[in-house]
Amino acid sequence: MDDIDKKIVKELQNNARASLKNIAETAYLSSPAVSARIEKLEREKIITGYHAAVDSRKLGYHITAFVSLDVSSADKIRFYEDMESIPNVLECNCVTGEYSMLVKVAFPSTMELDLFIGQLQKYGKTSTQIVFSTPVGPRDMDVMAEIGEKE
Amino acid sequence: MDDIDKKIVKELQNNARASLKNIAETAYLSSPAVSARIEKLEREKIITGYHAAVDSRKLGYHITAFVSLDVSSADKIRFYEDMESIPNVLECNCVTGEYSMLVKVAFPSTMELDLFIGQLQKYGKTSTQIVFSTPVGPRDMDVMAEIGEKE
DNA sequence: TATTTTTTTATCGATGTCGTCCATTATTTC
DNA sequence: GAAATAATGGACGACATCGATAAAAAAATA
Repeated sequence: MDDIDKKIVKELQNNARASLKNIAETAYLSSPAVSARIEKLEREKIITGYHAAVDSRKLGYHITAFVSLDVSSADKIRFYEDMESIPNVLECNCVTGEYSMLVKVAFPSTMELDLFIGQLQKYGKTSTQIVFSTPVGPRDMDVMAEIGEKE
Repeated sequence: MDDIDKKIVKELQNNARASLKNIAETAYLSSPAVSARIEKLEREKIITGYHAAVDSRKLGYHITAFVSLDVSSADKIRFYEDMESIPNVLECNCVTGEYSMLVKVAFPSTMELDLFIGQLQKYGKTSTQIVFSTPVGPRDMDVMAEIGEKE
């Protein structure tokens, strides 16, 4: 993971559909070289995938929320399977603090969100924060930053 | 946004670097037709971008956290600019509840996270949840789901 | 409702660009 | 200095794009 790799990753973060030729130009490299480096980054699982970002509102998901809830260790495996199976769950994090889980979800309306939260009650008490707006991000991590002790 | 568009978006969510030819095959369409549809989806800002997903750990970001904090309306604009300028801020949400903001961040270690939280104190009281693990996601929204009243 | 007109959206074939492969050369690394 | 790794350049094949055309859908008129 040298500076050239970082430049390539940054380019792919900005535009995952960029052509090898274009990436090669910005990285001052030939396209076969870029191709080989990208394959290596994928093999090493530094790059884990390429995703189109979509406007959730325009897809009908008007409500985004973070649901905190307390899940006992015994229930966690079942809970994870549950979260995995519900497509509205965008992210499910195990966290420190009063609530053990923090789940990001998207629903068409508060009605569906309410139904979802109802389903969660069996696992423990919940606390929900509905998103008004997202002034920053979601955005990609800074690859170029100087960080000591990688991996 | 018909079923063909949905199929195309789904494909680009799974693999944003897929060739037009491949997308065309899965959508039972010609590549120029797919190209035109993708351009339209981009023009309408349904697709907002294409991003490479990277393993944060392998980039040296070992600590991910959600920081809640209370920011007064008067300070918000300044706060947003602040969050925008810090690359470690992956997501900054304005939410309901006791804390007005929910910020997702990534840092190399708890030390840098602590420094960041220190910087935030001037805006109001904070509460931090460090992520142990992310059993689900981050993943893409379900485009194929049947939702009434889009846009 | 039927028919025409307009608009939209598709396909096809041609052209130019792009990605990939191979052989060779350069650069590291030990 | 030898071995391994990584880059380049040219050739080939695949792919994306463009223009022309045709089909389908939508809108308008009778």
